[in-house]
Amino acid sequence: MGQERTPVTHRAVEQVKAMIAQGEVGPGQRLPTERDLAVRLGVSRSSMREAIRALTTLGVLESRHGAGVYVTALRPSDLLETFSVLAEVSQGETLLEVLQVRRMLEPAATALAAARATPADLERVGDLLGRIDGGQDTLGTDTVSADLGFHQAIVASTGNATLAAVNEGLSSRTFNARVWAGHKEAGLAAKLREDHERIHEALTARDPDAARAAATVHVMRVERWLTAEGRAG
Amino acid sequence: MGQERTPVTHRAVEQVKAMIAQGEVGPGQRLPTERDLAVRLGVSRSSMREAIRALTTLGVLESRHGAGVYVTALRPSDLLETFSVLAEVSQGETLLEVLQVRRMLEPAATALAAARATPADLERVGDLLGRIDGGQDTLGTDTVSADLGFHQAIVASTGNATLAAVNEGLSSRTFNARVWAGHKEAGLAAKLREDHERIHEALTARDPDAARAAATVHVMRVERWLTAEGRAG
DNA sequence: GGGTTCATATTGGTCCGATCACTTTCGCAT
DNA sequence: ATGCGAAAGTGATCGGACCAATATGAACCC
Repeated sequence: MGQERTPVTHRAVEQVKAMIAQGEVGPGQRLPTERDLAVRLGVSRSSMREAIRALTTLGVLESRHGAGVYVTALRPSDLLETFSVLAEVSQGETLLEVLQVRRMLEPAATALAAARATPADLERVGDLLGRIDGGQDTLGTDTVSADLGFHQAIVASTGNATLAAVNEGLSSRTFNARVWAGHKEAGLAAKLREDHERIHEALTARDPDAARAAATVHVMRVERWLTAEGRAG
Repeated sequence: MGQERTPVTHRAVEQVKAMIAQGEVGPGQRLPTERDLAVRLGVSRSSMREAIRALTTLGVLESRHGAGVYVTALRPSDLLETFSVLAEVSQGETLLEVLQVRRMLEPAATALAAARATPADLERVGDLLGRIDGGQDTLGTDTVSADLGFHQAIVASTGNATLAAVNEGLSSRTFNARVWAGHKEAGLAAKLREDHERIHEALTARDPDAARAAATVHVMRVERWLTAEGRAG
């Protein structure tokens, strides 16, 4: 009679989730031993480990060898860590879609940052801006890292951790590296610098509208480059 | 001497990822059996299973009991399935942050939908709109489902699957249920209906600006309600 | 010959017990 | 009291066994 047949591991996952939802264990706290949990939930240790592995992958739990299993802080950045897989794996069509989403988020986020950023935030953004063009001929990982950091610092300045985590998930290191390489070839690195400086100026001027416009131009430039590039993976 | 010590399971995960990245196995294709994979990667079957569990959780692999392990289609919806955990677990501050992100995405998405939606899309959106107010006193799961479906149908009309997946991840069924209950109490269900109708009208009129404005009003109404509510979990 | 049925092989799911590796704790000697 | 080393605690890995769901193919009936 229509009785559901749920895998043991899945049940274990749900029960651990329930333990957290009901406050039995809070963020940062330690769970019982794998062995104890297995007994308590009535499953084998192997299955319990797979359940823990799943929750670890989701960013809900964290295993420390020799120490124990802990609940993460459950911050957005913890839960959205898996998110980056999308940007990593995506190619062609999906990559364009990702950029389209960023074109919706970054302008709004940059505008918000212009209004909310603290002086410390602005200083950090300025530092990273300088580092992007620092070793301009080397094109080591420094340039790419600084570029990623620049945008992430801006989004972080909004004070919205969820927004920052989502945006970070949409930004792929490997993709950014390709863009920089491409711009280097096309000699458009200067254009990128202009974009960045314009964004930075808008932020320091605390001008949300200008910030929004500058961010839009920047994302669209990258988007256009990708379409022209042949959108290969 | 600084030699890295990476867990066996982690290595297995990376190697399977590499197999996919190098095109050895493509989307929808079947992988070797767990036992074969374990031998090939030089790990025990237990560890291999944990690696597969991790990739399954990420939405990269899919295990079919008795059949085998398959690579998913790797669509954005596959990879972002885990995303919903955020909206499920979030409370208080984070819930506000989530709504703030939606306030950036939905207006832009709705505007885009106004320009791109096919007649079939619009019909579907209209159907769901009718179903929201259908059983207006019952407030069963139907109303909540229709509400969620209404917004998802709109976002899906943009033709951007990534955008749809991200937005869906930011929409929590349980949260929506709370909002509806709350509005019922406050007698503001009528306001919600107004919002929805305004959005629908803008879409059928293919008016991006009106659509953007209507969506903004709607999200902000929910956001304001949450702030007034006391933001408890 | 075509279709159905059922035994069998294949394959993922679960369980058990043992051992290794890392961390923490505690007792002992200084 | 302090530092150090042994021991206990705990996750990580391994190997094998058996169960459950699916796929395969042979036998059978019409």
